[in-house]
Amino acid sequence: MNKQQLSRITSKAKDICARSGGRLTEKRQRVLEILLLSETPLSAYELTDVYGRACEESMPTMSVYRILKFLEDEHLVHKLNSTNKYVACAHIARGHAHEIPQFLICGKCQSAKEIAIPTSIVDELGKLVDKAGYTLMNSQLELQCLCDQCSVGAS
Amino acid sequence: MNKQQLSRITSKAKDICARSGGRLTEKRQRVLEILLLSETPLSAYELTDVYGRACEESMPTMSVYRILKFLEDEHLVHKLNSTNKYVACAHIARGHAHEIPQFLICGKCQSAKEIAIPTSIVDELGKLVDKAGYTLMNSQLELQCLCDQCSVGAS
DNA sequence: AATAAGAATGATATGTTGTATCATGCGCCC
DNA sequence: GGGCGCATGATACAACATATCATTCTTATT
Repeated sequence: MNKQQLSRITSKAKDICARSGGRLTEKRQRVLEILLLSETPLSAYELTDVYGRACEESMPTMSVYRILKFLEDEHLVHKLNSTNKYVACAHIARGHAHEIPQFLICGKCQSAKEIAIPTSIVDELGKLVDKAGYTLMNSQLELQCLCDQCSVGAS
Repeated sequence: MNKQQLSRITSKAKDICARSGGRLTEKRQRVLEILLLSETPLSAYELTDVYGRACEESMPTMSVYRILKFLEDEHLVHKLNSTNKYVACAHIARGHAHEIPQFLICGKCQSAKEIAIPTSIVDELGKLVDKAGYTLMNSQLELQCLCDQCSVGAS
């Protein structure tokens, strides 16, 4: 991702925050940028480290958690529950449809890809859930995978 | 679950362990029984508490973790990654097919139901994952739901 | 510009989940 | 019954997360 793309996304992110009455402060923006530029999802503590090195000033982890919560509430960041790490939303720039995100997580290089799962599959899951006497509330899937890069070398 | 069902399951569990060269010791069996009888998934620390109260003797949490690892390796217990809690496998008694488990987790009462997801859906997911340049390794789904009990009272 | 209200951040403490490591106990086999 | 290996205990600590009170920064209003 180049600087222009980055600034386009953060500008869009500012709009999104403004619309909901929030403010994308400089620190919040920096945290978001770190996640946007990161190859892999980061834990709150990893983010704290990266922030400290990138910004030449440290931030208490507590603040990182607060900022992550803010960014999650704005749908700019997602939390991967299976790994306790955070990723920037892949859809900030375009439309940002607030769909429920789904993730493919490579078990080897830890990369995570946010994908769209067809409504048909989600609907099928929903029906299945109904039959079991439950109601589907949130279908954020986190699928443990291998990415093609990592598959190549593996046996 | 009555005593007879419980002893049938633990007996089967003993067989399963024996076949792989392991032993379902008394402590391991007690941990498994606690999970079998629990209405909801339990964290390792909750298990430690319940064990202490139920067995009139305490167990270090470290041992609980070790025992959970053993039981997971034997496919007698599953870990819910989204909540960091553990449940007894629902299929110990019958056949115990080593399918990948899927779970419906009630966000209100925390109950978890282990269900079978049709191969067709898993296959569709697999194809989708392939298209995204990944290979599906483990399709344990944990779907956030409301159970019917909890739906009734809710608005 | 002064100021007050509220939002954002810092500082500190603590709770929860999980792993590492070395010591001890216990069962089994010869 | 002596030794070997598996199971468990004890202790320490790492990683993830929240609670709470203090301080600083923004912004609206005068």
